[in-house]
Amino acid sequence: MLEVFETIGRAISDQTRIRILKMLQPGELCVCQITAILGLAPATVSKHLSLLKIAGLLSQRKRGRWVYYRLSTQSINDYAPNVLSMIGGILADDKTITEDRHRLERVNLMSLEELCGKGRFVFVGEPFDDPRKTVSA
Amino acid sequence: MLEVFETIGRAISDQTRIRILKMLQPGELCVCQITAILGLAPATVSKHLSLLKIAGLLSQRKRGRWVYYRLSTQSINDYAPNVLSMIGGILADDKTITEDRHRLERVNLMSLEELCGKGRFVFVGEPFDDPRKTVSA
DNA sequence: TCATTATTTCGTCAATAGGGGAAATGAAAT
DNA sequence: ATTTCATTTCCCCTATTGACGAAATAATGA
Repeated sequence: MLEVFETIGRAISDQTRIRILKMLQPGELCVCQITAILGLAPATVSKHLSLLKIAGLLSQRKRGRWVYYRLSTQSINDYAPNVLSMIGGILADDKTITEDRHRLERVNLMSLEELCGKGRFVFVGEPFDDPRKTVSA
Repeated sequence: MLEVFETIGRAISDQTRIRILKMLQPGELCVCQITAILGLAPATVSKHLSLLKIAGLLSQRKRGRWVYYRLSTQSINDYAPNVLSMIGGILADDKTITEDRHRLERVNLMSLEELCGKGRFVFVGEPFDDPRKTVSA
């Protein structure tokens, strides 16, 4: 039990993973959408998602070529619901979280084909400037 | 804000620190009492306590030669109370936590002079057997 | 069947964290 | 003032973590 709660503590002990939990609040997203919002390598994002899933905070759904993650409703452990509801009620006015929300809005306007296809999409300029643009690698 | 919450996540992402939070639920303890219950080196315990204090989960009180730590009532940040109340309500029947509580009962029967004085006190045998006995180093 | 492609796994690297011993600190008592 | 001693700080060691590129998976589409 202590180990289980420690796993949850580990899961929320990283800014990137908290950002993921917050951006999934409105609803599920596929990995490439989350990757675009975070501006990190797919491998890195996948690892974070895996940790959150192991902690019982996220659940997974495969649809076509894409894998969707969402906040887990019925969790595999007793602590996850408490943690999720707590996180759900905070950080709404944090700078990074609001920026993520704006990027999420833009992501939602794009089809998965144009977002995930032909190279990795990253928001050019604010707030992280990445050498990769919208063009393919 | 995100950094602050990350700090709290970090603080509760370690079994030892969760044990400390749980053993402080009944009331304050001095460092040597906590050290005796955990069976770890004073330097290690001090570092854990420092992290918990920085996270706003613990507060400090110096009395004589001893330093007492307690769960912080009015915290320096908004998230600590939520986290503390959550942790307060869980893990009561965890094996390690109940063992700690039994050791706490024994610690409470001893004066600080006999507990902290003459070498480091460690509970011999169950559940961790440490080469050091009650005798001095 | 074979090519495409979103995601995951693997291997590697630098940075961080937990553990403890030894020395420093600071407060009380002689 | 000096000694005592609980606690903290400093350093070192090992283990873990976060990040990435490259290779492996898996599932669709031609």
